[in-house]
Amino acid sequence: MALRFFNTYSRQLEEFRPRDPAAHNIDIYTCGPTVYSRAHIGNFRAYIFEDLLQRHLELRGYKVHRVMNITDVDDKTIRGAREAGVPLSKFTAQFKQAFFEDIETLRIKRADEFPAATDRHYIDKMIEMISMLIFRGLAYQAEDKSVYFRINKFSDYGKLAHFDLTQLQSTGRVKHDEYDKEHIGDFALWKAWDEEDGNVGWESPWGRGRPGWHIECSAMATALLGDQIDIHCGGVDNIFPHHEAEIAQSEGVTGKKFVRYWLHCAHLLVDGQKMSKSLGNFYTLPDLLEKGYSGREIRYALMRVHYRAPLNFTWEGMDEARQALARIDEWLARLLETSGDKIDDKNVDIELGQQFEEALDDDLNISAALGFLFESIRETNRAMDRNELDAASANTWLNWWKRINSVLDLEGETDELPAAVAQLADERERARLAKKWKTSDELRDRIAALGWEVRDTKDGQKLTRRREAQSG
RNA sequence: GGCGGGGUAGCCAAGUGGUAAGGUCGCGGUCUGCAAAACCGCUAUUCGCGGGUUCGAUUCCCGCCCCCGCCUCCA
Repeated sequence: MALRFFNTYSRQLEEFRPRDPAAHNIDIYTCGPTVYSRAHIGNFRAYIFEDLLQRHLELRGYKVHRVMNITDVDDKTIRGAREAGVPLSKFTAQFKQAFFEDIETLRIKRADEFPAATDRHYIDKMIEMISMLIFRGLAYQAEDKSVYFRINKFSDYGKLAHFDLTQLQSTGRVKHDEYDKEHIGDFALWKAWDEEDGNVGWESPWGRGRPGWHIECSAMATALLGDQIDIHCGGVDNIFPHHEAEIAQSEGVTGKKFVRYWLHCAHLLVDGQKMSKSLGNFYTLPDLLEKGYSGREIRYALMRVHYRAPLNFTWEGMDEARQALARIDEWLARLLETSGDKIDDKNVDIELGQQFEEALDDDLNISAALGFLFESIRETNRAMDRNELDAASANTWLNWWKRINSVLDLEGETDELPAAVAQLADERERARLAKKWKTSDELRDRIAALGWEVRDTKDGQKLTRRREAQSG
């Protein structure tokens, strides 16, 4: 089956045809974080979706060039820096660093570039684009000295969000400078400096100011990826106005179709509502790590639901993720044992497990893919229970796992057995040989208290690391 | 009001014009000194509601209800 994705622009599943099918090179632009505070796990749901997308495309033989921007100047970063009494760059640096720590914890592949909005190179590019938009009559400087995009001059404006501009209603979330703008929907390309900006600002043909939010993505995307890009992703809340504005700005300058496929991720909900900073109903990665969950458990929990369906965050869901991963871990450990530890990565059966990859071809249907994985786990476990799986077959399954794990990246870390646990296990071994069951059980409890589970098998004790949540 | 997404078992969730994958939880069993893991069995006569088309609808069509989001800060 061919790769296909749901394109927000057409609101349809479309077969994926990159700009340059022969070269197998794909450009992806993804909207990154605004570094005014630590990102929450709702933000990371989107980044994990993008990670899954990139990894699956790579599995399918594409070379992906991905850019993720860092918004390090806007109202919130300026306010944060002012309140903290530190320079803007110092204020944002801490959250940039936290962001990179978090994506590493979640095993999200790093983009090839992380351009920052305040980079002089991109400020120049933004000024250049705005000048061109003014030259073409698509933008104007208003009384307040800010430069706005003239949406009535761009006939496609509203096509991505499928909005009728005459129907736009103010939600009152943002204050409008209605007296300065020609149309309430005109958005800022360049914001004139005001007192609250302090020493943040850049000189421009329109006076001192700073870029509007939308223009940074147009500038960085075209600067790094060219006038046309294959895939552009983000959360559904970016569809309007952000991505709509990006189309207007980019196409207004280049005259070429900006993006071939727009992919948007649904929200992470908590108690049935969107997780967001403004509602205060959010968790950060350190919040969950403190509760005893690992990065890969969080990765699984955020990845296991199709990206276009809303995902409700619950502690029950976290525990489900933990148990599902433990099942995978046990399976892998058993396969490794059955294969006789003789890993031969040449023994790849490409027919094996096709369903997994075909499910992902279908608009990243991760639930169906995981369903197939777990069915395979049950079948191979059953075969191993009956001693019907030979070493070569076990090896083949391991190689298959290696392949799909290049997409999932869910393999467990192997924890070193602490000396204290090993000693208790030795004691227990002796107690068991003497059939001192009570002592044996007490030692099992003590080992469990140290975070390890002990199981008795035909080949003796097996010790497995077991994390316990600190209770939700 | 406009534009989207969602409603399938206790919870999460896939799916198809032919009678419901998978995960998790719970119960029973095999195994075990007891456990654990694994496996086996049970757990939705039914897919938000009401009509229609059809031999047959959870799937297609029409109408309605509920939840969530966007409508110029937002992943």
